[in-house]
Amino acid sequence: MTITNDLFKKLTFFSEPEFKGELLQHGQLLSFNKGDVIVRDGQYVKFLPIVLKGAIRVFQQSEDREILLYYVRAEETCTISLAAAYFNNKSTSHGVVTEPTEVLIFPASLIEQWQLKYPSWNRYVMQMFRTRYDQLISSFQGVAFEHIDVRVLEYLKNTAHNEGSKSVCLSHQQLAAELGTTRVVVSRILKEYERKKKIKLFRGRIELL
Amino acid sequence: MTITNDLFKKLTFFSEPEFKGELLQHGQLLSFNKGDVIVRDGQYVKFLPIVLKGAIRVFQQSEDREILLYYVRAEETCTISLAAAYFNNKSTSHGVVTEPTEVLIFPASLIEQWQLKYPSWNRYVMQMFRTRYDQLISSFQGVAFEHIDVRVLEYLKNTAHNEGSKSVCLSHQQLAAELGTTRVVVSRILKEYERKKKIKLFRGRIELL
DNA sequence: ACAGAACGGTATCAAATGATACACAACCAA
DNA sequence: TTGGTTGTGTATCATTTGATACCGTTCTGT
Repeated sequence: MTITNDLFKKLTFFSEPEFKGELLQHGQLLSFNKGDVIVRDGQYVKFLPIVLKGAIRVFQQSEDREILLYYVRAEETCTISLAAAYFNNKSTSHGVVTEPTEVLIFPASLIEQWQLKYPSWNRYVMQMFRTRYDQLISSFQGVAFEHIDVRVLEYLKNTAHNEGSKSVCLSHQQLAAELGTTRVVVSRILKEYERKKKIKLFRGRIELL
Repeated sequence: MTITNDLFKKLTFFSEPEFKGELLQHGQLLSFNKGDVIVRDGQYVKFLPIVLKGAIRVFQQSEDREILLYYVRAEETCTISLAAAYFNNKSTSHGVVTEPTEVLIFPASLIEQWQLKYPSWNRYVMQMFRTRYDQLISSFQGVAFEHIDVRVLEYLKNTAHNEGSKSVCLSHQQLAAELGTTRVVVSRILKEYERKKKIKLFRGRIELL
């Protein structure tokens, strides 16, 4: 896609014509495939990405497990990159592309000056921080207070709802990675929920009843 | 304390004289005592507080347990209040004063317009979001991946270090509340650490060796 | 067509954490 | 001084989650 007004059909958040001009001037379009690593833990962030299409999965990793932080979808940016870029610090998590993805990137040095010049950009930044913070608080609360079986069901319901579907397509291994537990625990819990007639299990897919 | 230039001896972050004037004009000084509730979960935030002196403990609560999010100390604000206030939403956690505290509050409606007018305020807001974000990410990682005994020791070391002391003054019950576990688990773990000569236990106080 | 990889389910055992109870010591307010 | 409260430590048991292993089925790449 050429970097033209098509861009602003995908980025409806920004309103100032001059700002759009600067985005065109300083921005660079990149395409990624599933599996590409966008952000690495411990890495400096020089450019801020805004997703135009597709998704980036942002997560934390320990020696033998990982856990989902959030997904960056169309019109969103990665707040950890934003926070890191703003103060020229390192990222504190990983970001991997989960489906074909198009991204607009621009130098991180522009973040602050744009905040002072363009209210819609400032509002966007605050909105991103706010949304992620709420998501993170919610996840934190789940991990701290809820049993893993409850979290499994909540995840399935939320994901199905967000996709406007009754099914969720992912393996037990993937679900375990999202929630920071092991594949065997997930298989055990899902089988129990199937016995209780809350879900129906297929290979690579889980249907909510 | 009268709201004069004394204020800016405690708020060194802001540099624009005009901004200082607006803080004096719109700000209001309040004092609180230990135990006072500043923020309630589910409550709208109309005013943003900046702590001048003292501390506010911000935490989440479930039916029978709670867990620390962060402490708001001098020159800091509560990011959850900030996020809630900015978009006129409800707070997602509780804030309670832990020692005699002085706070400057001003209407939340001023946050955004000040961001556009005063770079030091904008930088402050971003800094607050960034700091809290990092803290939350770190706490999340601990809860998700680390055993409770490791988290106990980390908490004690961090707290002692932040206070420039070798001791931490708090009960087992309070430590349990900070970490989202039970008093019995904490007593058991601390006793074991004492046996391993990593700490020394006193009533209401824990000394690091 | 076939070998290897991936997925799912179950079994068994261990470790970690939570629940409940109780006893004792230290502290504090009257 | 004293009674009540708070704090601490231990015991016992239950539940939850993790580790390891194994087996059978399905899928995929050559």
